[in-house]
Amino acid sequence: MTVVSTSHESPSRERIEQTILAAAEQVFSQHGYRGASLQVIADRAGLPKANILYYMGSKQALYVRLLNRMMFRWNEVLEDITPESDPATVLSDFIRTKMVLGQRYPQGSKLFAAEILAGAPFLNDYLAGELRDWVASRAAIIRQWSAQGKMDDVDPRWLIFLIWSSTQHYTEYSAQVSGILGRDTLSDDDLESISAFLEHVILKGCGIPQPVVKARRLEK
Amino acid sequence: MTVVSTSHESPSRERIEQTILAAAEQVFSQHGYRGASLQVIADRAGLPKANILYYMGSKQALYVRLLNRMMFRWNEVLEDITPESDPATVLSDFIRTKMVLGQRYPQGSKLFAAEILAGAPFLNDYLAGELRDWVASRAAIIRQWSAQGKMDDVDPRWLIFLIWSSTQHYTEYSAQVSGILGRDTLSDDDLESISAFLEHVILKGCGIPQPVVKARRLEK
DNA sequence: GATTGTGTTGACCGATCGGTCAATATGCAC
DNA sequence: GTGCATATTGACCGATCGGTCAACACAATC
Repeated sequence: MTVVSTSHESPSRERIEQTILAAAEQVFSQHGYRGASLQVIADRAGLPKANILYYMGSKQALYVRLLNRMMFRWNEVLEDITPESDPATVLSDFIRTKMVLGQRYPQGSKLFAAEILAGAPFLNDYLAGELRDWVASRAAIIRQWSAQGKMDDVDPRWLIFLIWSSTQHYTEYSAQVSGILGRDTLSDDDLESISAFLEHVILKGCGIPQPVVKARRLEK
Repeated sequence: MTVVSTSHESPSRERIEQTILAAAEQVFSQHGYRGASLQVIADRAGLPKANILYYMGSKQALYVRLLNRMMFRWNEVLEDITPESDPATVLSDFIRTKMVLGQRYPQGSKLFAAEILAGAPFLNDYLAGELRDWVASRAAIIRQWSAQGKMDDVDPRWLIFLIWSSTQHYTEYSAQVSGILGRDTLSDDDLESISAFLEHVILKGCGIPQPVVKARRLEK
């Protein structure tokens, strides 16, 4: 019996691919799909351009691979939500997890933003399929919370969009935020302050009593 | 006495320039500065490429002109704010004006977003200068509101960012919003519903009593 | 009718785009 | 050493990039 492990990847290949992906994520996130060039990506990765094509096949394949990787990273968000859950805990976790993810994957978040700005040519199916179902199922549970009197009767879709937008702002608009605050990066104290603010305003604004635990630490 | 009106612009020239600006705004907003091409802009404007250069000088000049036009459009926002103002009225106006502007100038808003995503290479001075002062002055007034007990003691900068991000989301992420909601555009009812939601959550979240007037109409 | 200022535009420039390919190098099994 | 698969990379392809320019159209002035 012959071993068919064609997918056995040497550790060096794996390392090179990660190098390319990191460089590409940076360039695509700044200039979008059209504005990015393989030459710039290759230079940043310290490899000849032909080498990028050898490992990634094409510009489009590289781009799609980065998009998929970012979608996968967001999978952990808002997974353990049930009609019996405590809205304060769940939404607070939602807000803080989103903030942390934005800080952990700033390039990936910006890549996603650029793709949406361009009209989501590569993500249309995902948005109208998986993500739509994801939102619908969470919205249904939040509506049950409202029906149970756990919170105000707000449209759960707008609430989800509110948390998305307000948290993502600090990664995707980092250039604006930095320019206005006058620093290059947000400190841990800033992030904790922002998270606490969003938690306060959104929970209170939805008529949800604040959770008992407060001022949790943000893990980078 | 000789008339020196060199700046007299024929009506046809004005019309052509507006056509070019509209086409360029669309292309730049989708693909960013680097990703946009003069040929595509020219095709969309129905003019030969050389004609674009004749009227606009260069790609960069055209881009900067679009940015400036958009900055100017945002000038009307949050202008009549004083320590004696009613927070509910002012913030409510802020939210709704931002929503209306986003709907009125979707391409311009996306253009701005793309510029920030790219690291604000053309707007860094504006952000760290004018806009920074703008935020600082508004923040100072909001802090006075808090000191007067008109609202909770929240960080005014985070509050301003919250209103910016949550309103802009519906224009810049329109592709995502449409994909999830399953429609191509937001209806007037949607916009009123979203505005009312943001008004409710943000004002209540900041400890501000809701204004008496409710369910105002959104003017397109 | 000649002159002049304002537009218009096809042709062209060097540079860069994404992508291909052949020549070469490298590592490993036998 | 021989053979073979896997990498590596400079050179090159046609297409497109931003920008220039000269030829030309056209209306107004003298």
